[in-house]
Amino acid sequence: MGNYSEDAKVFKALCDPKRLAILEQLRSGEKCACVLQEPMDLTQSGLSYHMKILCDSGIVVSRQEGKWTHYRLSASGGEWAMERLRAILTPDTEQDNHCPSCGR
Amino acid sequence: MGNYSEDAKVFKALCDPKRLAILEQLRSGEKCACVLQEPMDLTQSGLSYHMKILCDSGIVVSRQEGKWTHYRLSASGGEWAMERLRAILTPDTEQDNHCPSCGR
DNA sequence: ACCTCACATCAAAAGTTTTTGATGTAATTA
DNA sequence: TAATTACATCAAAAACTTTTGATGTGAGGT
Repeated sequence: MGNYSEDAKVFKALCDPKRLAILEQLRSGEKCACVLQEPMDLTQSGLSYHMKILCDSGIVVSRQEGKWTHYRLSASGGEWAMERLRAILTPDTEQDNHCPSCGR
Repeated sequence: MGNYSEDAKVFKALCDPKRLAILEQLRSGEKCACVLQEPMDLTQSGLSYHMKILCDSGIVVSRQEGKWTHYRLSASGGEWAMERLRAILTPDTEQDNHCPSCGR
């Protein structure tokens, strides 16, 4: 059995309703931390905590501009997450209940 | 902002390494609880706990046969999870930093 | 009818994540 | 240079998840 902790890290980033609401905000483009925080029921340090989890998972990237931090969705991070999900949930037809000699 | 708790439920099912290892076992076809438990570091009630989370999320379905419970990946549950992930991680180009009149 | 097997459920304990409020830091602004 | 702004980090508390061991349930077997 493989290294599921790396996959678990990506899905962990996705399994909190507040982080999903942050991702929803980022779908419409790059936002700085203060803009992301405003509509949410989160303190400043609470937002920072969630942004770190999103960035560590690879699905969000950040960019500094002066004293602002801007966050945006990572296209490659998203593609990787989708590929991992597909791999995990797709049956492995190679060995799926078939007789090894006749294939039925 | 929408109902992220339903989406969070699916990703919560995916964010535990033991549940990912269970899903890996199910990729090769339907298995009963005792078969799933054997290669894993899990008690009987521990496996039962995780199977309930996987079934509640919709990505696994169960089938009773006498005293055995058989589990398998749900094709429709998996497709729904992939579609939700795609929706969450795909930028919304409709309102993505473009001028509403000229589109640039 | 009684026993066993396969699993579900429960409650308490252990472990983990999230929130909170305080403090730290680096980049502006006055 | 001092104050302020925009965040990150930290430690403790609160909330949640997972594990554990005991008990419950329903299907077979004897």
